[in-house]
Amino acid sequence: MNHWLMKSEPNAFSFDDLNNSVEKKTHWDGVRNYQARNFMRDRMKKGDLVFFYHSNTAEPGIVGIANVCREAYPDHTAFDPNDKHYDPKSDPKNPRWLMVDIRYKRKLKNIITLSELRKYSDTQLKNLALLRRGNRLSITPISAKEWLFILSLERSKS
DNA sequence: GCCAACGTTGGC
DNA sequence: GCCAACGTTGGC
Repeated sequence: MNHWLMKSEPNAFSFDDLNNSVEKKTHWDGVRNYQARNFMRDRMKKGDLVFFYHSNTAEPGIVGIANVCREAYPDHTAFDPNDKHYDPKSDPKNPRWLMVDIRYKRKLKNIITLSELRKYSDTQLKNLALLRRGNRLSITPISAKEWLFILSLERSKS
């Protein structure tokens, strides 16, 4: 099983929005980056665990846990000229963009902020993709060790 | 294939 | 709102 971190701007779609969604799940549409798409296409499996990260907000950080409940399939918003993420180069017969479905699992007891994660950027989290300079990928892999370490921060907040 | 211009991301 | 970092586009 793989682990992931997925970013969302809470103004657009927050973890609470996921919790309030029908069946507590959503399709992760709008990814228009090849590296992120390839992660979904090649490596994201049903049951994979996901840290849900709030970006572009006053206190960026990990707020909850979700899991992948449907593996990659065509992102239909790429075919819709009225959609913000419309891409005329995505042919419905050979879709360029894909999405997965994720389902709400649980909210963390406290947000694990970006600044808290940064405290370990030279030690336990030195390979965390999220912390790499200039990282903008909306979907990044997390190793099993990193996952467990980050989870251990949930209760140890001083 | 190079690279300047441009648009987007996202922390601050 | 600012701006650094990055991916994409398109002229050549």
